[in-house]
Amino acid sequence: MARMRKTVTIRDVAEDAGVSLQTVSRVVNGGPNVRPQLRDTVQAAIDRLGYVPSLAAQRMSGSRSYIILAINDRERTLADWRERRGTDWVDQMLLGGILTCSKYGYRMMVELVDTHSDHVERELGAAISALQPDGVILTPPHSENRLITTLLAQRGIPFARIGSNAPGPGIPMTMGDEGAAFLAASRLIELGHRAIGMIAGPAQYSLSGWRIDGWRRAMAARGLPSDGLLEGGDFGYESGTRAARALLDRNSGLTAIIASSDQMALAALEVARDRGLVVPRDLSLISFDNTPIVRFSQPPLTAVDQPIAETVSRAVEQLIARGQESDADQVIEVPAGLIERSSTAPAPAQDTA
Amino acid sequence: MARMRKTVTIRDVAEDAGVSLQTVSRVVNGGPNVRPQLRDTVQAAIDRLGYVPSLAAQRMSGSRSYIILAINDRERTLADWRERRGTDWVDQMLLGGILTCSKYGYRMMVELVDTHSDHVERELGAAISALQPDGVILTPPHSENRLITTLLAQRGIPFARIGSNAPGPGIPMTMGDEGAAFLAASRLIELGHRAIGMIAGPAQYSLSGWRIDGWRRAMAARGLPSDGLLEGGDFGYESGTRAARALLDRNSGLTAIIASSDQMALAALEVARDRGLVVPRDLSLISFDNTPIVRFSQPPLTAVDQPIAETVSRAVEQLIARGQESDADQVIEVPAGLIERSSTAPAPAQDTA
DNA sequence: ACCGCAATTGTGATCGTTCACAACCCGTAA
DNA sequence: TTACGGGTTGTGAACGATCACAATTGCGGT
Repeated sequence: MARMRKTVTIRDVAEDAGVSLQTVSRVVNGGPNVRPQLRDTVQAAIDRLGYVPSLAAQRMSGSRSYIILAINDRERTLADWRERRGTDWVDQMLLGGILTCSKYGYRMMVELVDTHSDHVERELGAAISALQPDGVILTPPHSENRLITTLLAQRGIPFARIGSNAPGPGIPMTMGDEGAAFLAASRLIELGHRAIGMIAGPAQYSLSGWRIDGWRRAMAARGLPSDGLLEGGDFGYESGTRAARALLDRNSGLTAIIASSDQMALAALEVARDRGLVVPRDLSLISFDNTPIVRFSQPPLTAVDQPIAETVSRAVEQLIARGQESDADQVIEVPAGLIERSSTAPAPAQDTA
Repeated sequence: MARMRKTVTIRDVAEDAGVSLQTVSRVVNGGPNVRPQLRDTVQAAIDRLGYVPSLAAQRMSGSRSYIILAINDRERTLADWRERRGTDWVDQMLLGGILTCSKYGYRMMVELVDTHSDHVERELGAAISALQPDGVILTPPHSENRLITTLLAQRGIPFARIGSNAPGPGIPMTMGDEGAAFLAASRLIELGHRAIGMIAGPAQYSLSGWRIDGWRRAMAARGLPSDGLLEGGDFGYESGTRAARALLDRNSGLTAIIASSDQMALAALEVARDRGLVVPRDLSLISFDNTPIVRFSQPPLTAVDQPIAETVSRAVEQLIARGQESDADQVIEVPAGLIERSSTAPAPAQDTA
């Protein structure tokens, strides 16, 4: 039955409208120097036949591929996914990217790349060769991977580095992690907390350091010490459990914790519950990321909202705008906000001092 | 600085290996009739130069595009996303699809399509014309949209209908919703529950009906009535609140609720809490979907685990396997499982009978 | 009436790959 | 020796669009 209707090509439109291929091409691409009347005629033919240019053909002839490639870390993504944590980044990147791409006639493709160095070059190289994207968006921890940035720079592909403010090729973009951590800590201090623990992310992520910096700065600004109040984690739940325990064991007076991921914050919540601490009465909690899971915990968590979608969206626009120029090393910052829910409250009355 | 290294093409490989383009092509595609020794020579050249065929060029000449297109509902996806509910389907689809695609040298692309009928044909048509995918995966509620299935059938593009078992073109696939609902209800009955409420999904989703059917069948099997125990929702949180209230208002003896989405189940949990009901002591709760959010609620919810990733993965394999043949109307079922957590418990002792 | 220039439209080459088919090689059977 | 045939390799056309450039048109100024 299925008549297998042949694809409509630019040639069909040209014949239908009685003009040359080039003219149709100009109309499609909004090129200059086409008589308005003729433009209308051609456009009518396009609409009538339902012509849409073939991405593949466009890529073959022109310079652009109309594809933006978003790179995520495979290991972390898959681990999160298999264990049914939220895949924080992926869906937000994807949706933020898709919307903005489609606004400009582009398409977004997601690639998962292995962290291990030998694979990186091969996998990313293969993806780039196959897709020949017009731009690439790097997310942590790949944003500062020299192999990757060098590879992209060599091939002359514009790219954005999300979560990196280092100099070098590519557009650096951040979500104001230092400021957000400062904000979170300041808010807790404002609520009367003095001993505020920090569960940091892994060191390979620059943003882990920035968040520590922001927290330290807020503490120092009020003359509060931060010794013994820092614990490391890997963003995952288990590491959050360990870190929260260590923090509570070591600091009897601890009344608040900032966690560098939602998972770790939820783990801290669980640890608190186990120890008979009521959140937020006995312990205040602020997490980073603000993925959907923190809305439905008991209590819902106050969280630093990472504007991932917005950042990716901005990245896409930057990449589309700059053809090849990768000059302006201006860091683009899309600041995070603090969403107050019910895991933060005034510090409990102190016994002394 | 950036030397703008030119892309490696099949011609470069051919010259390097001293053979014709066609021979390289055969080696790349594992074609037959190439002397093993020559094959090795060519392969060595490919590896040395880091050649990867251009997707665009492959599409231009050959018949395949190596692209699988996954269609999601735009409105629901975006609404969920903007309101920071989890985007249930998208990330699981994407990841399940990406992995399987990459196993076969394919790539997956996600497209958000408007529900409203006039747009559907245009948007999907445009995406198909531009991408010319080798296969399309339809998710509810598009799976049974006549305009869409007809369009795809006309163009001769193989496609899978997830969440649809209707006859017609395309490969029907389900996640055993009827059986899963039956299982969930049976489990509750086994725990001693007699009045088990059902919060269903919107009628435009076939799976809403199947879940009702399964629940009804389980009730009927034990001679339990299901009148007045059914409420409709739209999968969203607010609708869950309304439905749960209605259910509890109407049935004083209600001891369990099955909700057709995680969001609605969490809403029911909240309603129960408001009314002083302790879950699971006073009210047992089972949700559908098993997205990450239900692991961190208090208590964590027992949930029907929708194997979305697995289903999409199967779909991809089917689509890649069948070139054009869309014969076998055999429904492919990837059954859902029940993940028991802490929102289910034996029914409270009844006052009478 | 003529020239020049800009705006408009058309032409042929080109991108990187696969397809269909032709050409070649070599061993075996007549 | 010749012819056949299967396995192997090469050749030219084709896919659908854009690019660079050539051809045409129209209009104002002299």
